[in-house]
Amino acid sequence: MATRPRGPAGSTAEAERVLGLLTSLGSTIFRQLLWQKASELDLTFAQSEVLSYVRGHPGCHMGEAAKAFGVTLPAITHIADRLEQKGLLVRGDDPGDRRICALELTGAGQALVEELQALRLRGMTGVLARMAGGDRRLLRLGLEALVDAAVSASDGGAKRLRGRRPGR
Amino acid sequence: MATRPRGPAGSTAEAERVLGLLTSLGSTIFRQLLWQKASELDLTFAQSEVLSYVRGHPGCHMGEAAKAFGVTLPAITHIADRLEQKGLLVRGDDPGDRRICALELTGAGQALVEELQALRLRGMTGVLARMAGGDRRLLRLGLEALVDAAVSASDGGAKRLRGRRPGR
DNA sequence: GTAGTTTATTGACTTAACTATTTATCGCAG
DNA sequence: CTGCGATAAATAGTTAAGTCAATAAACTAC
Repeated sequence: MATRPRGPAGSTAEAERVLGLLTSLGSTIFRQLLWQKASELDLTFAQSEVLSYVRGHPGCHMGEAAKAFGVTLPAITHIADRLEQKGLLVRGDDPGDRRICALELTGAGQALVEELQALRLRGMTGVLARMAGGDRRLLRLGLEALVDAAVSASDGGAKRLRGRRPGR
Repeated sequence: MATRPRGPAGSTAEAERVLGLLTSLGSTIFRQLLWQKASELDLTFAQSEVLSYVRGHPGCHMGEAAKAFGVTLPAITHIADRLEQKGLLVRGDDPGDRRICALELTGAGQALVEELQALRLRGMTGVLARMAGGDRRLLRLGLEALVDAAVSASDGGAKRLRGRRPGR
């Protein structure tokens, strides 16, 4: 099957199967691993995402974060408000452009995001431990290829739409 | 339990890698394929999820849907209100127990959820088309194993698998 | 037939998302 | 230097989704 040139019907069945699997994954891994672990630390999912992003991109702008999550700027403003209120994040100044907020984690924010990451990692390890070693390898290779394809698909699709999208 | 020894450091590194890949997937596939397609049809993500669930489980109770999504009952009540208001879903009666709402799709709801599924499938097909055939196979096998492991982990490992075919 | 449990709804509240608008700053032309 | 357009962020107002607490209704059991 894999060696023979497949018709469009084969692709569709496979797409259907993968789509179903990803949907299942959304209700298990995503909900329990990403969302629930965040709420254990009194963070919403969106807040934890922004916190993790700022950790990986110190000094980033609001607009950069908004683009990374595919949401509008006001959404990030509100999340940053709450994170700042909790003392997890600060809006620093950009010396070159005073319109810009350079987002930085506080010490507490840094500690929290590391704790969150450790919680998620423990959950993920627990799931992977239920899989055979060979399956884990298949999963990793397959996911790498999928992420590659998804990123290139969204880049290719977004290129010509950039600048004229009315939002959603 | 795993009786085959594998590197202990290998597990953690692999979990970290897979976690990172799934997070990437969340910002690409999940956001663009699942969420955005729903909003094209004037549905929120939660509404589209409930609609798809009812399609796969006609006559289901509110409580069953709530458990399937891991949310509280009032959350489902509110979503069902909006779906009913849009004429996509009806609260039927259970002849055996009048406390129970048997959720059913209307004709319009059925048509909409099928259109949504077709949109998602087209998006998924587009992404998979960018992958090599062998990678698609790895992905499918790896995901099947992961979903199995995730479901058994979230059931506490005590419960049997509910179905090999995730309802789609 | 009354007490207790299950099923769903309601109300008040929080968070997060959107659109549209406003404010502040930058870059630049005159 | 002043005014003008563009950009970055904030604000206001709305809708949706989620929580908890309280309530109503119907089934179950004693």
